[in-house]
Amino acid sequence: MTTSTYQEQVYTLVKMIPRGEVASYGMIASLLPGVTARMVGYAMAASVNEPDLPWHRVINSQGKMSIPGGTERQVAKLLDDGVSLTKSNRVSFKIYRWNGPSQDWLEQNSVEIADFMTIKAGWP
DNA sequence: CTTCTGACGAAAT
DNA sequence: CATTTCGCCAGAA
Repeated sequence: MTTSTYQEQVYTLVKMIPRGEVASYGMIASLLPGVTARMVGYAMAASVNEPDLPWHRVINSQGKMSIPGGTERQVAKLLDDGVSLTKSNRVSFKIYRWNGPSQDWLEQNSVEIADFMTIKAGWP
């Protein structure tokens, strides 16, 4: 749908990230035309009112966390999800990277499989 | 109305 | 590895 704000679309995708997996701001943005990674960050910053939103599963492309005021809470939540960190306190996308949204989401958003594969190929 | 300021990212330097 | 540039939203002052 195109009637919802980009923030709602961001939340919809983030809620699809399963326990034990992580996505980057850029990954979410690449699935939403017109939305940049920075905008995804803005959306997350304003997500305090969004219930059931696994915000901790969204990290930057370097596998690090960008939360101001400390990353302790996020790290704890990730560990609880079963996601372990690297020596340098980073999350390995190679191991925990999200595989993308559901088939339903792709169809509802008119995203062809071929295009999705291309987008996915550019992910960390 | 204008200005400032962030949960980003890729490329260039 | 550290900086800089640019893309260009939303809320506060």
